[in-house]
Amino acid sequence: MKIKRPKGTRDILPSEVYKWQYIEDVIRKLCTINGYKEIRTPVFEHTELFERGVGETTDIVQKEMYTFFDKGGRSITLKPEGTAPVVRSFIENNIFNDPQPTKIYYITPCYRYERPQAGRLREFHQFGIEVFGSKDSYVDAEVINVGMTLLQSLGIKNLELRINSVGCPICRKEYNLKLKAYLEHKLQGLCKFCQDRYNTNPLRILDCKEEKCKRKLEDAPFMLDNLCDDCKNHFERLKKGLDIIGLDYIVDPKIVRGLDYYTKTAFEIISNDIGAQGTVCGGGRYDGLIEQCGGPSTPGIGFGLGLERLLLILENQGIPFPEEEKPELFIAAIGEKADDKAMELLFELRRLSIKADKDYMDRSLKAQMKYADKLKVKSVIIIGDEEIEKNIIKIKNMENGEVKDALLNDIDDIVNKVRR
RNA sequence: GUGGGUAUAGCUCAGUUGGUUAGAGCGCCAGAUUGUGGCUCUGGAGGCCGUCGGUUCAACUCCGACUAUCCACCCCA
Repeated sequence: MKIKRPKGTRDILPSEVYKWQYIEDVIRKLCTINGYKEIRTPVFEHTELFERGVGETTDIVQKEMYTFFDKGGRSITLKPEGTAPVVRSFIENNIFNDPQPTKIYYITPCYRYERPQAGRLREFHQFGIEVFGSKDSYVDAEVINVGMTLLQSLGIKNLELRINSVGCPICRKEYNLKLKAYLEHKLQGLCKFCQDRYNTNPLRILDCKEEKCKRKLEDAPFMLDNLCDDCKNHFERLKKGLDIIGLDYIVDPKIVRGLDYYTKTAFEIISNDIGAQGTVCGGGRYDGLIEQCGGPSTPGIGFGLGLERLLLILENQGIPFPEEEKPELFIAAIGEKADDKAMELLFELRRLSIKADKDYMDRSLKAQMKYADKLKVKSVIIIGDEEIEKNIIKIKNMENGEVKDALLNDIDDIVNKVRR
């Protein structure tokens, strides 16, 4: 039996890796401009981190984690999301003692045990940013802008930014009671999932796509209309911040995030060009998370952005990638003596940072030329017995077919003619 | 975890109502007179037709199971 890749994983092949490198490059530059530094945390953590950080009641923790015991009997989990590990590191390394706020980004693989489908894998890659230490909602606006700017600067169209506030523990508690009271006598008409949600997480009922649930909820109270003064002011200032930046947004009172730690701001960036999983970027504020993970009481906000989904949109919208870097030179040799010379010249040129290659397949000159053509090199150097006798080489310009001679030992002249 | 679709060369796919040596395009390799790519032409390599079982004189073709994959639900990046 041939060994195949595990379900829900993908190889990023040499022929397509330039796309990833391009996107990563854009991300790094964007983060630097916005004042974010990269952090790299382990791919696995103690299971407890996610249980406490992400929340025991979430789907992620309940059924989607890759958890195992290592040889020392420790319960280990492959990271299912990026925020909790960054929070752990922030606390563990006392980064809260540095000047605040702390602005961090990461690009990391994540692991969730789910049935794969369009835009959903078991191993996927997330770009995320986090800001710790400031409760100013202008920071929320900045964070949202980083996500939007990334997508827009790559040329993506038809994006929808939806924002909401999920309140704080104080006003949410009151609101939950209010919502449950509203739903109490409509419970029978809801789908069976929502009947469960009524007890576990009533907020999520608002998010249900079931028609009958939507109808029942037409005049349900929204969290957004029941915020405490603090949360309300925070949300108003967020909108002002977005207006100043010039970002269009839709206030969507039904946005609910699946992770327990969110407070106040919740947002999603949605595209219709992915398939059923429209969210390419999702995040929000989590003012209680750091304390909950054992750190000092510190506000925070961040997002996760799915890179596979990003690639999907790019492809589905037909957005071209910058061209891949090509080798510039191929050295074709005829015969053994010439091959030695080619080897010598190849490495001499590489030392001068010329992207060059030669034949290692014992091909005929014609086949070497064909191969060079496929590599899309700009020039081919040809060395044979005739050339060695005269101490020269031939340099062929692959774009116009012109052939020039150069002295074999005049490396400067060779470089000039190769580079043109 | 639930539901549906698909499974034939490296890739994208044909394959007639079950019937003899299973095809195409692309890709790969080699040639088209003597040391030169792209275009064209010719030839070649490469498939236990996903796996196992069943029906049949006969299965790539029909049936079943399994596996893989895709899509959708739940949920999320």
